[in-house]
Amino acid sequence: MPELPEVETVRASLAHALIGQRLETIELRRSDLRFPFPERFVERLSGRAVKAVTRRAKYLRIHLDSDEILVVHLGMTGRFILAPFEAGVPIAGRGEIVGTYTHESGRLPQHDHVVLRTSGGTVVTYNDPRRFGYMLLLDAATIESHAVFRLLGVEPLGPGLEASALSERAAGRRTDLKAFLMDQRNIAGLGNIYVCEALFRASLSPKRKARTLAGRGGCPNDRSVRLLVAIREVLEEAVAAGGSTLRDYRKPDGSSGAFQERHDVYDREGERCRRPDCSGTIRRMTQAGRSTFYCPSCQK
DNA sequence: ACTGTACCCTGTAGGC
DNA sequence: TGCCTACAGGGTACAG
Repeated sequence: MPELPEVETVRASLAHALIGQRLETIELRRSDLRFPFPERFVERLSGRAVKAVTRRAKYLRIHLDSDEILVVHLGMTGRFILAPFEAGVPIAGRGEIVGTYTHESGRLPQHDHVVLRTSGGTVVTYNDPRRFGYMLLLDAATIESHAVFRLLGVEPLGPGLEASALSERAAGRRTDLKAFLMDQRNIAGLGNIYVCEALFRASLSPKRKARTLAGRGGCPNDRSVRLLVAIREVLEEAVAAGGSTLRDYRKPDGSSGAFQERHDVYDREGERCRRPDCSGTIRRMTQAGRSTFYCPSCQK
């Protein structure tokens, strides 16, 4: 679910709630998500202060005063929920008393896998029905060489995204442009929604071969420049709107993102193309096992 | 090297 | 109402 704009929105909320606070209690409700939780997870988090909350690609990084970094990937349905702490009411049948975050039924809320309380009085809950998310605890000094970060491509909203970098990586590649952009080693942080939207804005077909982004000798061409501008614009607008809420995604305060209102193609199969000079209809097809939405008449 | 498929897991929507 | 299928913002392990 969450792509760069959604993860960035979560990051900002967590930063506000966590920076300068200590993690006072941690309740772990199961031993694994997609992968097992790190060894001695609760012990290594307990009492730690949060120095910073950053993002790389779709990964959240919570920097602790122990010089370890809690890395969280939200997978498809992972989300954080922030709620004020009200003392004295247990939320679980076992473990520690952390707050009043209870379900109306009186049972544990479904899929709340990690619940922690900060010294600032906030209860932070990680909820993830499909459990495709995961958490790691890594040494700050060596984090960039860890397997999940080492091969990641350029950050699209940072200074590293230039048409030349895109074109060089695309040169000679026979893979579909859609798949090329979904590959986190080429550009980090795009997912199904924003790849579809960026290709539409750049008027490029998702079926086009990636190598057509490169001119002679792997140089940028007008297509790669157009695409780069489109990627930046769509991500910046989506971040400003708090991301896209289609099904599961929520901002940590429980509210929805707004960018889904501005999707030109994603989830608009059968509807009219929004380009004023185009009379096409948005189509859906499958590429690499995922839905691609596009306008066949103006994306070439 | 590169590409496509299956799979991890749960929930929901739509057809019958 | 239920039962069945298809599908979902991600990533990885395979087979070819």
